[in-house]
Order: sequence, then structure tokens, then C-alpha cells
Amino acid sequence: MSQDTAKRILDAAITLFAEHGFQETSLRDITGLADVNLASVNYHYGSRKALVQAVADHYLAPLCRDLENRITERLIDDTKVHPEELFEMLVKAVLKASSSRPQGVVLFMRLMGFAYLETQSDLRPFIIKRYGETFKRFMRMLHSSVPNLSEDEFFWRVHLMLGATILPLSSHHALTEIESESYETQASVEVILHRLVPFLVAGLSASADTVSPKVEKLL
Amino acid sequence: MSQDTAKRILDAAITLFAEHGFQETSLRDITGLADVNLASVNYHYGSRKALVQAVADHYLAPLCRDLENRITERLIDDTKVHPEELFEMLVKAVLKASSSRPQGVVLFMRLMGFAYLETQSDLRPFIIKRYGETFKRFMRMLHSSVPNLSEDEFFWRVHLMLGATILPLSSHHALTEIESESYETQASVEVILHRLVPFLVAGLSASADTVSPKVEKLL
Amino acid sequence: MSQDTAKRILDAAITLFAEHGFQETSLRDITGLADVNLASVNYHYGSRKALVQAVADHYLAPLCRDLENRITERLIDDTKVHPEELFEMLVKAVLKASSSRPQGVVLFMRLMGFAYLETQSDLRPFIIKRYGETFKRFMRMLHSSVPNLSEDEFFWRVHLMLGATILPLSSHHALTEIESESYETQASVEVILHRLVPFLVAGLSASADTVSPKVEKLL
Amino acid sequence: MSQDTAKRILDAAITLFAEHGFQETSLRDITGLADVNLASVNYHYGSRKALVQAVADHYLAPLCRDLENRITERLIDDTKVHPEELFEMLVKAVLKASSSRPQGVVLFMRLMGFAYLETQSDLRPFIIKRYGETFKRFMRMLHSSVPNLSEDEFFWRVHLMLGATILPLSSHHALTEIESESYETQASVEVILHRLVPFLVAGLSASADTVSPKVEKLL
DNA sequence: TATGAATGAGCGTTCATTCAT
DNA sequence: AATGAATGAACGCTCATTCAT
Repeated sequence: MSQDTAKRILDAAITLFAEHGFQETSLRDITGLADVNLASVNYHYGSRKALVQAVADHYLAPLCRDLENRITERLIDDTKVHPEELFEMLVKAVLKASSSRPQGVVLFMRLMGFAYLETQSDLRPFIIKRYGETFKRFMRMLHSSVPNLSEDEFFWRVHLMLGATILPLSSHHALTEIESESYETQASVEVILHRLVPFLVAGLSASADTVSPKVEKLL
Repeated sequence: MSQDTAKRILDAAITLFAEHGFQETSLRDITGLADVNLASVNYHYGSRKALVQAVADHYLAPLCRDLENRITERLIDDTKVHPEELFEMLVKAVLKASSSRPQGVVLFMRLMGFAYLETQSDLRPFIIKRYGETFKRFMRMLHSSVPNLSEDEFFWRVHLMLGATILPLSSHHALTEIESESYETQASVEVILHRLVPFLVAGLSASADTVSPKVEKLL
Repeated sequence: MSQDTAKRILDAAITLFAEHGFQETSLRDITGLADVNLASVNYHYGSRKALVQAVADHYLAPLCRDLENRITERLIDDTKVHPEELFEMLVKAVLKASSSRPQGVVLFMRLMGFAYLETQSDLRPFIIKRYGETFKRFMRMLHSSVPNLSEDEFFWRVHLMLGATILPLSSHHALTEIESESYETQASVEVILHRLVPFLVAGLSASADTVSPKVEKLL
Repeated sequence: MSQDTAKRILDAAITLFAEHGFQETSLRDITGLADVNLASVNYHYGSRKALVQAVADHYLAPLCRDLENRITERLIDDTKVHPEELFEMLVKAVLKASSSRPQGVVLFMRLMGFAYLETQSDLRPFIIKRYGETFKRFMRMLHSSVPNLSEDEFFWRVHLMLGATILPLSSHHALTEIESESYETQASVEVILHRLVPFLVAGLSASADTVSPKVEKLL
């Protein structure tokens, strides 16, 4: 029973945070869905903020552990790393980390989206502090896989890619409504990923210079 | 005085929404900054939700009017439209619509971001209902400017582009903190746009097929 | 109606704080007795702490104003001041400041007692900051009215007198229960004061030295 | 181990009650300091209230036992008893009963203060019921040591003395802050007692009549 | 046209206590 | 003998909204 309540809370929190965002989800919503006592959140997690961080940990801890392993393993072989390999690596790690529950990837991406957008919650600093090193390690590898991109240019491209990844995935249930198709959900995530990677590769590999005259003109 | 109060409220709302997001901004914050009575928001706008929509209108109404004009004007000349032209058109319209105040583009993108994530309850349906036709018209032109892209494929690429555009811009204040540079704000927005367009063009123009074997393998 | 709610809250707060202490009285107790909405406390006073301070102000502001006037007036005549005069002055000021409601003195003394004993509430520092000067002025006069008392000795005697004054008055309703008499309340306060003043005068005027050998022996 | 846990709880309770008062100290504070399980308080003592009473017993039981012995022993010699003897007797008993730990006297006096103000719900009735007889016996001796004091007059003087004793001692940590001296704690308690006794003797011995005309005038 | 006052609902948190093991 | 888990009640506070003036 002990472990059960804490897990029920975490599950309900993941569901509701992903559905409505962090700030629009109250502890009463969570404990109501989990069918546990309101005070048990504080008992098991200490505070609302700690629960939010536990949700983040639930995804990011295994993800980063897995990613570290893959990176380390790949570096044994010191041949040149291609960007496609790294994207492949990341996608696999994300899929594995979020495979434990249905809709896992979507929930994860929505959580990342809210973490990105919601300024008040201290989630972003928490994530940077606890998992920043792993992501930086990955980013350094990614950067060196695409030469001829300045530090600045690369930094922003990463965020453009993040935006392209997180936002469509996190709202894909609404998008699929627009498409007016009904289909099995996990498949649709694969479809998005299927369409995402070539987009990212092309965007990351784009020359920074070619269109800049035009852009400068219009600014 | 009446018009003045309503305007002061709108200005304060735009400022605070852009600074702290929608959910983190209370009517008390807004009326406090505007130095008007708390009840005047409901008096002038009817409800909090209506105020949020008024803020959306503030940006989207001139934007769509401007965009419609540009589209119509361009279609007089029935030569083939290139994607760069359309991006240029959109960026100009966005910059013009948000030029009236500092941080205008950022607020606008944050607004779109929240609408995307559906947190601000009914903002997305409101926008679709009121401004959807203009965007659809634009999208149709964009689609026909890039042949050899299936309906589905194009649909998703649009959202990937939206994600790449909206999310980095809407959180750019946090990103620039990470970059640890000090900079004049509006300039930094231009920098982002400067870096955004080649990324979008490359992504949109990417072949859909090339990397699909790899991706299928990893899913 | 505006002034009414704030006053009803203050009245209920005074009653309940005096009856059960500050910490054992909740805002819901107060608003329940006052028959007003819970949120109106925050509306009119800002916070619970501010309400507590308003209660203190209610008694101490007129008391200190009155006391200042009496002190100033007395100092016009530069004859020697006797301790009895000062006690008389203080008692009159206290009675006047608390005359506005039945049991006024008792409530006032209980409030002072709780302020003395309850460590958590920040009431004591608040009182010292806002009214300390007046009391210091009074104390300086009292000190110079009883020569041959060291600074330290006098300081402690003041607190002994305060204890003798506040604590019996604040629990006098319980004491009178023990005495098993029933009588009109204000009269009983007069009885206490009647018995208090000679006690205080004797205590304040006691020689500091006479019994010290004995005391030292027993410590 | 059983006895150990109960004792650790009592020790922690005494420490924290003395430091922050009864109401400001939660069971979690106590069990946290004692490093025992939260539920063990209820297991060993039954309830929070029973723990408070156990703390009272811890001081009052040996005090009253000691006091009874001293009274009985003194009565063997049937010479007249002087008030100083009785104060000496009481002070010795209090010091002895509270000598087992630092700050003992202060805690004891705070306990009495809260019991006096009736805030700690049923502490006063509990003390009266369990230890009232001893105190009454002492009071009767004290009364007969000071002739010419009416029953009423004596009754009130006892409470004035109690107030003068309890209140300054129970808040002496705050008072000494005001004095802005740094000092070894137990010593400061002795200083207070040093200054208390002559004050009490003088107050108790004061004639009841001398100043009454003045007082009556001002009421 | 505008506002001070008031309201009901809901928030995260803390509490002493209970109970199965 | 002892405890981890859980609970219901209550806490101070903030919220968007309403309403009489």
C-alpha cells in the first residue's frame, strides 16, 4: 500500500500536468483522480513543487542515464559521428524513457513544452541544474558533427529544433483532430517522428549564409 | 476617460502577459500596474477571458488585415510564388503588427505558444474561428509553392515550422539569459528571425524520403 | 456598510483574541462571530498579522496619544513628580483608552498578556517600534521619581510591575470565579486597581539592598 | 528502548516548549528533535494534551513533594513563621525542581504563565486538581505570616505576586534582548530572582490603606 | 462612467490523530 | 513496542466576479 499511494499520485500528476499544464492542475485535481487523500501528496513528496520535480525526474532520470550510456559507448569507436546517428540516439532514448506508459512520448513532450513556456514554476532551472550536464555533453557532440556553424548559430538551431520537436508533439492530439483522422495513437507518434527527423536534419545542416541577404533586407 | 481606462488596462495586460505569461498574471496585477480599479476590467471587457481575447485581437486583427492585403496584391501578378516570398511576406506582416510596442514580437509568439498548448482555455478555438480563414489562405499558397509534398506531409511541416518559430521566440528571454549576453531586446528578436528563416526554408524544402529508412528502423 | 464590516471584524477580533489568545483564534472564528465573509479580513486589513496590529493600534494609539498629552502638560509645572502621580496618570489613560467597550480594561490587559507571552506573533516588536518612544518617555519620568535605583534595577522593577498588573487583570474572570462572588464586572476591575496601586508603589519603592544577603544565600 | 523513546520525547518537548511556547510547538517539531517516530507520542502519552500534562508533572510533582516536606518539617518547630522564610522555602523548592536542566526555571514559569492565561486548554484545571492542595497549604501559612490582611486583600496580593513572578520570568529571554546584554543564561535567572524577592516582600507587606483615597478619586 | 465593497470558491499547506502491521 | 502510512479538518490567503451606488 505504501508504494501504491505515491505511485498513484505520480501517475495522476503526469496525466493531468500533461493534459492541462502545471499551473492549471491543482493538488485536489490530482488527489481526486488518484483517489487518495489530499494530504498524502505532502506526506510522500513534501510539497507541490517537489511533486512537479518528481514528475520531471520520472522521465529525465532514465533518459539521461540511457543517453549517457549511449554516448559513452559510441565514443569508444572514434570514427566521425554523423548527426543522423545522434538524432537516432536521442529518439531511441526518448522512446525508451517514455515507453512505460501509453502516450508516453506525447506526455513527455507536453511536459517539456509547459516547462518551456510556464515562467513561474521553477521547473526549468531545476532541470538545467540536475540534467544540464548530460544535455550539454550531447550538444557538444552534435555541434562537432556539423562543422562550419558558429557557436551562436548552433545554439539557436538547437532551440529551433527543440521547438519543432516539442510543440507539435505536445499538441498533436489537437492537430490530429484537425486532420480528422482517427487512428491508433502510438502509431501517430511514430508518424510525427518519421516526419520530424528529415526536417531537423535539413534545418540543422542548412547553410547559415545563403538567405541572409534577403532576411536582412526585410528586417 | 472611459477610453483611457480601457487602454491603460490593455497596455498593462500586454506588458504583464508578455512578462509573466497568462496564467501567472492576475487581474490585480494588471489593474495595479494600470492604476485603475479592479472592477473596471470586468466593466470594460466583461471578463478575464474577454481581456485575453482582446489582447489577441490587438495583434491578430491588424496582422490578418495586412496579410490579406499582401496576398491579394501579390496574386494580381500571376507568376509563380516562391516560398521565400511568402516567408518574407509573413515576417513583414508580423513585425508590422507588433511594431507598436517593444517586445511586440515576443509577446505575440508567447500568445501563440499558449494558444498552442491550450492552457488558456478557449484561446485556440477563438483564434481559429476568427482568423482561421486568413491563415488557411496563406497556407494554401505556401503549399502550392513547394510541389511534391503530400497533403499530410505539408500539414505536419507547417506545424514543425510553427513549433520552431513560436517556442524559441516565446522563451527567448530565458534563452538569452543562458547565452549570458546583454543586448538590446528588439535587436535580439531580429537575430532570431535572421537565424530562423534559413532553417525554415531548409526544413520545408527537405525531401521527405531520404532518411526514412533509418527512421523506420529505429521506431 | 463599508465602515461597518471593518468595524465588525475588529470588534470580533478584539473579543476573541482577548478570550482565547491570538494563536488560538482563527480568521474563520472571527468572521464567523462578525458574520462577514472570510475574505473581507484580507480586503480590509490585508492579512491576519495586520489585523492583529490593528487591534493593538485600537488600544495603544489613543492610549499613547493621551499619555503624551498628560506628560507634556505635567512637565509645564516643573515641580518634582511623585510616583503616585505617574501611576494615576497611567491608570487614567488606560481607563480612558479602554472605556469604549464593556470589559475594556480586561480585554486590553489580556491582549497585552498574550503579546507578552506568545513568542511567535510579531506583535511585541511591532508595539515596541510604534509605541516604544512614548513608554520610554514615561519610564524615564518614573525612574527619576524614585531616586537611588540603578538603571538595571529599575528596568526589572518595571517588568515586575507590568507582570503584577497584566497577568491578574487578564485572568481576573477566572480568579473571580475562584472567589465565588458574582458582581458587576467594571466594579471588579476597579477593585483590582484599588488593590494594585499600593502594591506597586511599595514594590517600586523597596530598597534594593536590604534582603539581598538572604537571597544570595539561597541561590 | 521503550523508556528511552518516552524520555527523548519528554526532553525534546521541554526544550521546545520553553523555547517557543506550547502553541508554537508541533508534535512534528518534538519528534523531529527527539529523532523518534511521530506516532510514538500518541503511543507513549496518548495525546498532545497528555504530553503537556506530563511536562507539567515533570516539574510540579517533585516541587510539591519537596514543598510538602519542607512545610511539614518547619511545622515541627512551632515558632512563628516569617514571610521571608516562606519565600526562601518556595524559591529553593522551585530551583531544586527545575535544576535538572538549563532554563528550567524559565520553562517552569512559562508553563505557569500559559496555565494562567488559560490558553493551553485544560492545563489550569489539571494543575489545580492535582497540585492545588499543596499550594493552598502553603498559602495558608503565608497568610498567617502576615497579619492584618483581609482574606480578599491577601488573595489578590498573591495573584499580584504571581503575576510579578511569572510574566517577567517567562518572557525574560525577550527582556534580556532589550537590555542588549549578553550573559550566561542561568545566571540571569538568578538575577531576576535576586531582584524579585525584595519587590515581593515590600508589596506583600504594604499597608492596604495608605493610598486608597487617591485611587478612589481617580476611578 | 466608474468604483469600493463584498463574496464564494478554491488554493497549497499543516495539524493531531488513527491504524494496520 | 514501535512505526510508516494515511486521513479529515482546518489553516491563512488569493482569485475572478458581482453589485449597489
